[in-house]
Amino acid sequence: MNELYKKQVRNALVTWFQEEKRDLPWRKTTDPYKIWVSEVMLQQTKVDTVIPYYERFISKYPSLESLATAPEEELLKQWEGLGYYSRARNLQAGVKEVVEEYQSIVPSTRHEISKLKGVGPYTAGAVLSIAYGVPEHAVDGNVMRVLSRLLLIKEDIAKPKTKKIFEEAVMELIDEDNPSAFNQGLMELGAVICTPTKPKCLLCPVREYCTAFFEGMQEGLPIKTITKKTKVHKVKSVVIQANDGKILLEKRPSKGLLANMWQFPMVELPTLKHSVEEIIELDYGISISKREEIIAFKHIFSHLTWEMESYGALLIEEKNLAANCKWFTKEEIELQPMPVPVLKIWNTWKEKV
DNA sequence: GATACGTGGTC
DNA sequence: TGACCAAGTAT
Repeated sequence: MNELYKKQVRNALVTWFQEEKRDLPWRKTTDPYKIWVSEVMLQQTKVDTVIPYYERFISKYPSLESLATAPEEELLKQWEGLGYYSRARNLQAGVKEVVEEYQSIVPSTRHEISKLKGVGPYTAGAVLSIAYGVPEHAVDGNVMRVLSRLLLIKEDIAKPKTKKIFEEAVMELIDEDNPSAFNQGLMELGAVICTPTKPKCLLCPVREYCTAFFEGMQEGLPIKTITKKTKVHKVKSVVIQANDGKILLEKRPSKGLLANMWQFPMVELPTLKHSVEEIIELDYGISISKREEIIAFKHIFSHLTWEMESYGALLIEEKNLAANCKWFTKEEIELQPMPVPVLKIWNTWKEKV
């Protein structure tokens, strides 16, 4: 890349961003904490989905200290429906580190900020450039797509190794005077113009500098391999009500899928050797009545699928209740963080009662 | 380096 | 409908 080309590209990009950028809530602040929250929420998540979560989250936790001291269940409830729930726990862990070890000042070097929980190469660069104006790369999927086209980079972006090529390209191209607008401009371009399919090249501010456009290859880039199917898990879940009207909830393990979220007692059926009632008795230490179906549906996660059948049942006898289980009133259940498929069962059950 | 980790929207 | 996508990180 020669100097003139670099200068033209960054000027065109930054100017376009400043004039055309969308009006987003996290663009109204330079508070590193709020930028950080937005960047974590935006990981693998659409802008439109994030907006209401961000607004609610910042209202509830306007400062590092308020988030640092929040109860985990309340925090997860705030995050409910956003997905990738470890982001919430890691964010709080990172925030606690800043409060305790950095006197509540978010670090402003890549070396230090990268030590924080949940802050990877992208988030580090995003917070540094957007909140502090530090010229650091922030390479996400948008940036790789935009630059693969602009510079005709044909490496497979599914390979982790490839990201380095893009980080180096950004460091060459970046506007040292306005790294915030440059990095955001790259992402904004990817989001609204240089889209995965049918890019709007005729509206693109850097079209005249785009090698892929010149070659007519924009639809064929970036190169991305990998695509694996999700495994199907057949699961059955039971909404169990006791005589006093309370309902049984189970807290999921603190690691792995949907960690620390609550659900109705659930069994996976690799075989049909036992009935659901029998497995519930063995696993949860309670006997229940014959069940009525609530709803059956598929829930597709990123790497697996639940084929879910859910039932309502009544408690017959509590013998030796599993330690991770607890009875809740209907009102209390609303306060527990539950994943989307469990909410679906709960909402259907409520309608039917 | 490969895999786990959510959800909702689009074509 | 299934496949793919969206401002990635941890292990």
